[in-house]
Amino acid sequence: MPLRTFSQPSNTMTTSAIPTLPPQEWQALMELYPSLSDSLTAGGSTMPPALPLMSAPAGTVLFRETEACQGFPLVLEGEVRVSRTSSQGRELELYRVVPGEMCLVSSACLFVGQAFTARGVTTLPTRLVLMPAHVFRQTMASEAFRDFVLGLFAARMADLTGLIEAVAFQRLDSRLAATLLGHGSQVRATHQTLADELGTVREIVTRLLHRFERSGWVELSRECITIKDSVALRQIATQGSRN
Amino acid sequence: MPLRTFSQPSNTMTTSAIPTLPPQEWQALMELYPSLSDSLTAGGSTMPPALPLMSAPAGTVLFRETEACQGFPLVLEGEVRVSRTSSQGRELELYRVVPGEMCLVSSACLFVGQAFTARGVTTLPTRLVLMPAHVFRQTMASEAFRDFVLGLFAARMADLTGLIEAVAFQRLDSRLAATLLGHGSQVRATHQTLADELGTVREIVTRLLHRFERSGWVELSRECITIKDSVALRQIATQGSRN
DNA sequence: AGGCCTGGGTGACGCTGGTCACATACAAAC
DNA sequence: GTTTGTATGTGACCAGCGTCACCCAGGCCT
Repeated sequence: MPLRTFSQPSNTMTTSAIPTLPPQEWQALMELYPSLSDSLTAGGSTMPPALPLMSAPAGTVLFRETEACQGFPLVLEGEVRVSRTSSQGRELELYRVVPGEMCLVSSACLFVGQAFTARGVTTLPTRLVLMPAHVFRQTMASEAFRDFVLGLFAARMADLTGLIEAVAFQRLDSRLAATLLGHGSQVRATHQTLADELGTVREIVTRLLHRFERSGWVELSRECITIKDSVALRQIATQGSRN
Repeated sequence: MPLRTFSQPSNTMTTSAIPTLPPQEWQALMELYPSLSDSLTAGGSTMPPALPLMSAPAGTVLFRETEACQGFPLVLEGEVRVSRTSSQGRELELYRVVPGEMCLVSSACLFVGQAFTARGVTTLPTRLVLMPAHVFRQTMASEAFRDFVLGLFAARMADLTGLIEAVAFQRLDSRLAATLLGHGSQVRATHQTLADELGTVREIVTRLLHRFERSGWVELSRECITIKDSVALRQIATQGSRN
């Protein structure tokens, strides 16, 4: 197995001395998660519960394959990348969790009990609330929050089945084109990073990107891909199937 | 695109004259879905609501890519196969819904509103209750039912991410071995059926099965695969990754 | 008997993508 | 400057698997 190097040192999450969400942050939480506003207090408790707040720099491993997780993560700020790694060390991104969403994969493991086989890594400096299981269960008494959670679940299922279709039936050039388009007109990423998103290896990404460059669709420089012809890219992103 | 023929004629579901669940069936429903027993009546309504009951022979298309679905399907009897089809006509099975489960993919589309891009086909004569959206929302007021639904969601997410890993990283012989093991010691299926489960084509299944036969792991006859060495099969099912 | 349909068998061929083994460019560190 | 490390470029090679074009066997119908 080839040694893989990361630009960010992947420190394991430190769980010591967890602070709780300070009162002045509640406002921000409620704006991001409006469905919480009438539910945290509606459960019959007069005081809202203390919520553990966690801050992590980019590159922190929030959870990995073997560990069961401690609570339902609500992302306040930053981004969490959820991915799965093959036995041979290749990686594939499942989805990303942005502020206003919950990480349902880790939530899922709380319900079925078993440890969930995915890893979550922050891609940006991230702050998140780790809602304890009993608070979550209490909060689910609110209809607004239920709709929110089930809507998230539904959206995730759609994401995942879309990914399944892509991996099973789309060619890599299509998928690469699609990911490039999802990152703005200037993509700042190494080829290895893109390979890890797609579940392939660096050489293939390099090869395809050069094909794109020779076609005049992108321009390449170190850690930067400039999109020149998004129409052409979108074309092969949508039409291109495996033969 | 090659013409595909099915052993079962795929009639579209008939929605005319839907009967409701008769009282003597409530017992069966409650046994299959124990979380419903205290929830359907707990919503404040003295009488349980009328639930549409649907019976369909094997091979019935319950929902397809374009249609939004009408309710939350609770399977009483039979089996529903949920799959996705590529633009080129190849098919891939996502999962199956058996009695005691709900079809969450179609549920999902009720929450996000958008039509869900999967198709559901019965593999056996099937009876199911189509719970209307408003009844579902009311039933979710029960904590037991919430736990049930969220547990199902979690299990499905685990299934789907497992499938993603398999499609992305496992070789076809591994995946074929795994599906054979999941079907009992006598697998009654055509090669085309297996191909549709795996997202590949018939010729490949035939090829791999013959390799298995030459290795002495299975014995082949028309529409029947007899497993002779499940240990060896399990071996390559687990260990075998794409190189 | 002959025809037809379904399921299965098979070889030739080619494309895609993964592996290996390098070479090079750029940048920070020393 | 030299060293070191990371990002990238590239060609040879090959395995997996999808495609095509057949073939054959068995069952059922007429």
